[in-house]
Amino acid sequence: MDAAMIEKAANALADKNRMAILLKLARQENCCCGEIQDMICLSQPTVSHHIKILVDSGVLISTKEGRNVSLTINKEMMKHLSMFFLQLS
Amino acid sequence: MDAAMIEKAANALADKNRMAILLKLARQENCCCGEIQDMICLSQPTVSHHIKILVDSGVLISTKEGRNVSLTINKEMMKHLSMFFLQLS
DNA sequence: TCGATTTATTTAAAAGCATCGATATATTAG
DNA sequence: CTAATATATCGATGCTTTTAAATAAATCGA
Repeated sequence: MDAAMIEKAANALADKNRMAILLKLARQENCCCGEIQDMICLSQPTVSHHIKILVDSGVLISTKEGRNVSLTINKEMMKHLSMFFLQLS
Repeated sequence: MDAAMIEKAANALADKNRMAILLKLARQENCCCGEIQDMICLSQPTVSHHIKILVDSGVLISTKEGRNVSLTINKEMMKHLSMFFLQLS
């Protein structure tokens, strides 16, 4: 886990809406994009854009299920992030 | 430690130059702004700006020492960040 | 006091990002 | 096949961030 990956994950979480998506998935292990959109007061393309950033950064994992996309937190990434900050504390 | 504080810290680390500053302070416990500037290929005002973001977010602690400003990592913040991600893993 | 050093602030330009409407693609139901 | 549903992509717009030059403020040494 190098600093560039941490930086990219940090960037993904440096937004109130993306943080809200992460926290929703913390409460509810599996969500599809539609459920996330129902929670956030943003247009569908904007939600899709935020989800893409979270997935591309490795914070979330997406798996296509029929016409839905299922999203989960990437727990490995959470472990890496936790370790990174632990080492600085 | 609420999500807004995590988000703010994440924002502070979502930049390659600011990440480099954090990593320098991880290697060298105390730096003044000038030492950081010597390391980064940016103008003095830009470095000052990045340091301000890091301090305002709580990632770094600054203490004035004569004409210098001494910077250190805020280890309490690092612990909070570590715990936050641990709980998501 | 005066000049040098260190850091901060102001201002402005350029680059990047969030957002949405329109549209495209993919999948399922009928 | 067609219509409906779910998600992604494109293009444009306004807002924010990064950056640097100029300048200011604070502190120190001589």
